[in-house]
Parts: sequence; C-alpha cells; structure tokens
Amino acid sequence: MPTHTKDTCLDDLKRRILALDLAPGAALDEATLTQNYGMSRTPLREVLQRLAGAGFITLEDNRGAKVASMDVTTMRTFFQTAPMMYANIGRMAAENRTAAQLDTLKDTQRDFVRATQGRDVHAAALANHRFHQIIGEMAQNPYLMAALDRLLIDHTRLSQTFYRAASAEESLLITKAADQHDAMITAIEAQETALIVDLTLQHWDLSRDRVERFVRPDPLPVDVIPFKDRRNAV
Amino acid sequence: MPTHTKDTCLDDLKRRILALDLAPGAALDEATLTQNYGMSRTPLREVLQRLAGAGFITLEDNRGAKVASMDVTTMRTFFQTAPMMYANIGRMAAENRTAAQLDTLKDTQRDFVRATQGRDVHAAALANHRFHQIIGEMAQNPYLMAALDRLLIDHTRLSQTFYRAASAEESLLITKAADQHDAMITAIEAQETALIVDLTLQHWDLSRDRVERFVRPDPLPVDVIPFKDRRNAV
DNA sequence: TGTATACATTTTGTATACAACCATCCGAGT
DNA sequence: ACTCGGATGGTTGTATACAAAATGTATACA
Repeated sequence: MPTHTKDTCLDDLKRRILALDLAPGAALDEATLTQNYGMSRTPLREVLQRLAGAGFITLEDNRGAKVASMDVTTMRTFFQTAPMMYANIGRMAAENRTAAQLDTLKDTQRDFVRATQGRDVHAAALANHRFHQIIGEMAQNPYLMAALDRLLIDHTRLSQTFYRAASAEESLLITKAADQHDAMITAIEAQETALIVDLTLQHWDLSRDRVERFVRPDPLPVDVIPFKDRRNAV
Repeated sequence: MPTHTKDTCLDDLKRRILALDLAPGAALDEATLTQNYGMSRTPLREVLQRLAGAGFITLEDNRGAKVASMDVTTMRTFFQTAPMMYANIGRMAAENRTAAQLDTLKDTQRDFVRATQGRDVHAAALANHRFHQIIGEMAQNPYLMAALDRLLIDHTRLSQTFYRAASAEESLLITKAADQHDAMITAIEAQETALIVDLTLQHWDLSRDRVERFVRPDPLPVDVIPFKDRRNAV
C-alpha cells in the first residue's frame, strides 16, 4: 500500500511469483496492481513488460498478464536442460569470478543457512535462488545468463517444499545442500573447474530428487476403506 | 512514415539492429522514433522495453535506450558459448521438430538461397537468422531459446559481411553454407541426432572462420610510404 | 584562462483522459 | 429451446499534458 517505486514493485512481483504467492497461470489485472502498489498504470505496464521479458509472466494482446505457467512439457524440458546449464555456468563461474562476487556469494550463503535454521521457507528458497544467480553472474556470460534466469524461476517455484523439512531425514538433506554450497564456494574460489562441475552435478542430483518428490509425491494409501464398508464406496 | 503498429515497429527496429543499420551503442531517443514510426511515446516505450527484454537494446534510467554493444569481452564469450549452444539445440530440434516447422524451415532455406543468389546481403543475413531461429523453435526449449535469441543477435550482426561475397572463393563458401543448411534439414527431418550435432559443428566452423575474418581483417600493407620519403613521415 | 554555478533546453518519467477491444448477458427471431 | 445479434460493463491500448531529471550553455568569479 505505500507508494512503491518501479524497482520495488518489480522485485516484489518477482518475489511473489517465485514464492508461489502468485500461482502459475494466475491473471494479473492492471487496476488491482496499480492500487496495491500505489502507482499509475503507465509505469506499472512497464514493470509488466520487464517481467514478461525475463520470463516471469506472459502477455497476450488485449488480454492482460498471466503468471508463467508450469505445464508438464515445460517441466520435462527443465529436467533435461538444467544439469547441462548449471554445469557449464559453474565452470565459467570458477574461471571468471571476481573477489567482490565471492564475498557476495558467501554473504548469500550465510543468509541461506540462517533461513534454513530458522525454518523460514520463503527466505531459504529466495536465498538459494540468489546463490545460484550470483554463480551465474560470475560466469559473465549474458547468453547463458538468459537461460539460467528462466531455469531458476521454475527451479525455485518447484522447490518450494524443499525447505519445509517435515521429517528428520529431509532436514538432513537441507544440511547436505548447505554443505554442498560451501564446497562449491571453495571450488569456485580455488578456480578448480573440474571440481565445480562435479559438485554442481551432485547438487543437481540432490535437488532433482527433492523436486521429483514434490511433483510426484507418495501416493495416498489405497486401503483407506475398511473391507466391510466397501459396498457403500463408489 | 506511415503509421506503424506496435508489432511492425518492433520488427523494423529488430531488423535495423541486426542489419547494423543501427550501430551497436547508438542512442535511440524517443522523440525521433515516435516521429519515424508515427505513434505516440507510450506504445513506443513498450516496444523499447520488449527490445531490452530480448537483448537488442539496453535501457538506463533517465538516460534512454542504446543499441546493445558488441565489446571484446562479449565476443570472446560468444565464441566460447555458441558451438555448445547450437549443438544442443540442434539435437533437441531433431528430436522434437514438427512437420509444420519442417515446412517453414524449408521455405526459409529457399528464401536464403534466393537472397544469396541475388546478392541481397541484408535479406541473406536475415533469412539465415530466421533459419537458425526456426531450428531453435523446433527444440521446444524455452530456456535454451532465450540464450539462442541473444546469440543470434550478435551472430547476425557479426556476419554482416559474410554474404557480400567479394571474391570467387568467398562465393564458394556461401554455397557451402547453403549446402550445409540442406544437409541439416535432411538430418532434422530424419531425426538423426548424432548427425545433426556433427553438421551443426561443421556449420559453426565455417561461420566462425568468416566471422573471425570480419573481426580481424587482413592488415593494411605496411610499406605504403616509399623509403626515400620516410623522413617526412610521422 | 580555468572553474564553478545558475539558468535554459532537451529528454525521460508519470498521471490521466479517452479510445478500442473483449466478454458476457439479454432479447429477438428462427 | 436454440442460435444469432447487439447492447453493456469491464479491461486493455493510446495519446497527451505535465513533472522530474539530465545535459548543455552562458556568465560570474578566482
């Protein structure tokens, strides 16, 4: 409700989309948004154009904006593409990272660990997003960065449940992910390209297993209806 | 001068940027553009936002739009990234192409051959651009497509001189490129993934040699000043 | 002559009014 | 009852006026 600036509005919408606060496919109408963000339609429409350019939303002529969908074909492509992309970006990050970027990466990792320990699901997911985004920036490759940004949008949305950590086993996996982050930081700092590729693929495997569990959770128990009552069941 | 629509304005600006009619780094001011395209500033600014989102231009706050630059570091990254990207996209195109897309690809190849035979440099470069863009669409991979679009912007701009064909030798290379296109179409149609990767890399090698000649042309002759006059030279 | 500052000009950013478009609903005709 | 056509409300698209920022220029002063 306070008057947002164009940048804060953009960041807030990104955050809400990544946090699934705005569901994939949800319609965004300009009137509501202008009220929520306290700005007129002209700058808001520019924000929407930018979000569309970055792949967060889709714009259809005369039909407004929708949050980018996550359909089955997209997800198949996601699993196919992500490891290759992350590995290549990891390699280039190790080659091209600057000292300043390394500091930012370490800061973000601290944020990530703090969020996971505090069970702050959204903060953890966003810190993880930022962590991998910084590795992308380290690669200094605008071509791959465009692909990475789009992968991370879907990755962050898919992994929303990751940091919820229902069981002790899952809590252990989160710790493992954080440890992998630390190892990746070390490898990038030492510019060990072969190692960072290896670590990146391991990190991907961990993430993939979790995401797959989110997409295809354990099926509900079949025998929920006691046998004697089955004649009444559908 | 006739009243453009938003889409035609967008396409025209893309075309002019790809054809180097608008030089890398050139400033685009809104007043001039609104006059040229016969539309008001609001839709024009939306066009600029979209161009920025697609990587054709850059926008700086309160300082207007500039055509995306092509500096040395970008070009280094371009040569590093392009073959991996093209090869992966080629593979996925062979796997996922539809019959309709194959028809469009063949049409575009006909346009390309016609343009090269007619010595129409811009038309050839744009048809080549479209050819590889269609292969990207065949891959049905929005993540990689984002990277490909950006690669193609720079690739098309870099290869502007390719289709000028000064010498007979260079004319032969253009024919060779067209033949490679035909072979790629056949491989994609037959879904021979190993073959398309191979052909794509060959095609890249040919293009790379030409682009490198454009970036680093033959140096000027050193001995332009007769020896006896050298005392007067700088 | 060099530098700084105030002013003028140009250019970009925002708000708002109006036009065009789309979707829905209602009624007339088949 | 069903379909077609048009009116109506709501949403998006465009033009324009105004505000803010940045740049260029002239003048005062060291």
